[in-house]
Amino acid sequence: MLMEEKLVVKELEQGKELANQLMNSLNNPSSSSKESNEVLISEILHCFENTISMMMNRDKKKLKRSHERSDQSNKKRRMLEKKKTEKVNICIGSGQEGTLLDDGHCWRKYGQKDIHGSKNPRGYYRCTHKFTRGCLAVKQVQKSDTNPLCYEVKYVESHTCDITRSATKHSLPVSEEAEQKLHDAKHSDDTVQHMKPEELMLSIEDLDYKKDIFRTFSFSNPEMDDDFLEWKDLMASLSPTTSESGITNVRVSCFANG
DNA sequence: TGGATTTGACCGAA
DNA sequence: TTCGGTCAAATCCA
Repeated sequence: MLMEEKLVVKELEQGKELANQLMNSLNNPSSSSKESNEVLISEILHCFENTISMMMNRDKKKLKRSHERSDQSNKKRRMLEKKKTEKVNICIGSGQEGTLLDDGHCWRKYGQKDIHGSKNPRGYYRCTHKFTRGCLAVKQVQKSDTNPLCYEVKYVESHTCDITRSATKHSLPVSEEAEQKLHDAKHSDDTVQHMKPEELMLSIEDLDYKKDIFRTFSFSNPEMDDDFLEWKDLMASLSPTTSESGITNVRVSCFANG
């Protein structure tokens, strides 16, 4: 099964789980509120939207790939094709660009370059465990010229270290939880809602890593609003300069573009 | 003080 | 020769 297909299955499973929660809530009206049911319905609809977007994007990529084969003049692309790469776009809703792109792995910045024809420099990151575990994972992060809230991220090679941030000394489980809560609060984010589906992408690795977190959080939690406010306070207190401090409004679920 | 980031230099591909 | 990618010394920061 392809990674994209796995994502679709995951999304559908999530929708099924949410539907079950909604059914339980409806069977026990005394233990649930109208608001929590609305949240569940909203999440279920979002699961379907994501699934449709994934399938649509998959078809687009097939067309794109066939077109790329005939374009022999693109040196840049040819260089990247030498390695196993995966390109994703990530959009954020606030300006804390330094905190985004936390995909659960530990990255260390090793360079930055001004790219010819691009307004914004490209940052080069390698896995923290490159030398200790020989992990060859590398990613390139560049702010989109057209949309300052969007970042183009290229993943080159995949992690072989099998170590996520939660397993390191910089473990920030609270941040991950907060990140997930942000995911839950996505419908309140007007900025992201206005983005095109193509812009709302996240890496497959990222979703694989988050799947457990996603399932452990209860959407019907009546205290969600309070938690979300706490989370916002937490994010506001995080340093924007560290790559491991969590993600801002990367709420989007999504599909890989690789 | 050790780890992370910055940034100019260097290298290879086209 | 140009440009993208990487290296490594300098610097920053908790």
